[in-house]
Amino acid sequence: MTAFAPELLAWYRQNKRSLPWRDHPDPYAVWISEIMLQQTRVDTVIPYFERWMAKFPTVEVLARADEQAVLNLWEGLGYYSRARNLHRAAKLLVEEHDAQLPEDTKNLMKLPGIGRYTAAAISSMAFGHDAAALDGNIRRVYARIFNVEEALGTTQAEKIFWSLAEDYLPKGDAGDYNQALMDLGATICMPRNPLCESCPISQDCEAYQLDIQDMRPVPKVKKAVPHHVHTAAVIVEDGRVLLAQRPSKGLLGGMWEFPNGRVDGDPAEGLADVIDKGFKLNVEIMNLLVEVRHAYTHFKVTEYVFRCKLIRSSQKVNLRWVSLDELDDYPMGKIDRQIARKLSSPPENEES
DNA sequence: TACCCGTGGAC
DNA sequence: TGTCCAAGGGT
Repeated sequence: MTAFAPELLAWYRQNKRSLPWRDHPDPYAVWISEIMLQQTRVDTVIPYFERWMAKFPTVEVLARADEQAVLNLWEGLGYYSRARNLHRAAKLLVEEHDAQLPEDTKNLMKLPGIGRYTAAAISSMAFGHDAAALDGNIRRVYARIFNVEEALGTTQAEKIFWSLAEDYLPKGDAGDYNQALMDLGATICMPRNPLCESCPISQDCEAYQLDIQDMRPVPKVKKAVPHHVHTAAVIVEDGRVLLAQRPSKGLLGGMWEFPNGRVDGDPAEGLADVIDKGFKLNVEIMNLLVEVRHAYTHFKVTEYVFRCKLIRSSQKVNLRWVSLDELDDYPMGKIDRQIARKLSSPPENEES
């Protein structure tokens, strides 16, 4: 049935990447790595994984940790709901499951942050169960092997991919098989310029036989990325700076930032709009900067503009004066951390 | 279902 | 500099 599974598994056992969470029997480590790896590259994850396991080595330690400490360790990885969900799930496990991860996909998926892919990955890799996993790599590999013409993301394509994953899963080798497909996708069957000459299963690959690898998978149509300008206030007084905590859900949930508001028109003209979100500002005295937010993803500071002073704030926003040498204790997104670092370190001569 | 959610590397 | 996109999940 599985024409290519033996070749794939043989290739994997010879060529598998050496990764910190591999060849460890600890389901907790597998869980942490899988969450970190969601939409995130291996090279980016490795240092975070090492720091995490040193600081939160077990489910119990994680459950007892402070959420701000968890977010602090996650800072820079992105998709911060993953960290909040890990923390919540750890508490749930301690309270209701004797701090043990479930072995089956159904119960794994009851935990926050674990969906169909992650449940299958944990069940197969950590517990050796026959669970079919499907991620971006595996979709691409199957799309090429079987010349799937449906566009990624469509309901029909999802049906096809999950059926392929289920049908071709070799019983007893699910963990290695899933990882083999992912390693193949990451090192051989890459999105662009795949190394088909080095592929152990190119003879089974329809797209390769047709020489249309570049056309598979068929990409999904993407929406244009929204673009907003925010004006943020950097208010320093007596060696302290004013920070605001973001709401616990949504973009950068629970993290800290410099008070800011969206500016619709000219950033300079629109400074008063910082008053949005409950901030009252006197535009005469304070340090302001303009920040460009590309969608919810890429952030960039464009210029420092004004000086003004905080007059009052609403009760709805959690504000705190923080001394400059304590800024590292407050989890922030990329852009606010850049600003914070400039505050706590003396300015260099014309940095590039 | 479509949209929201970060960041950095490759090209 | 712009574009793509990477071991997805939640809503």
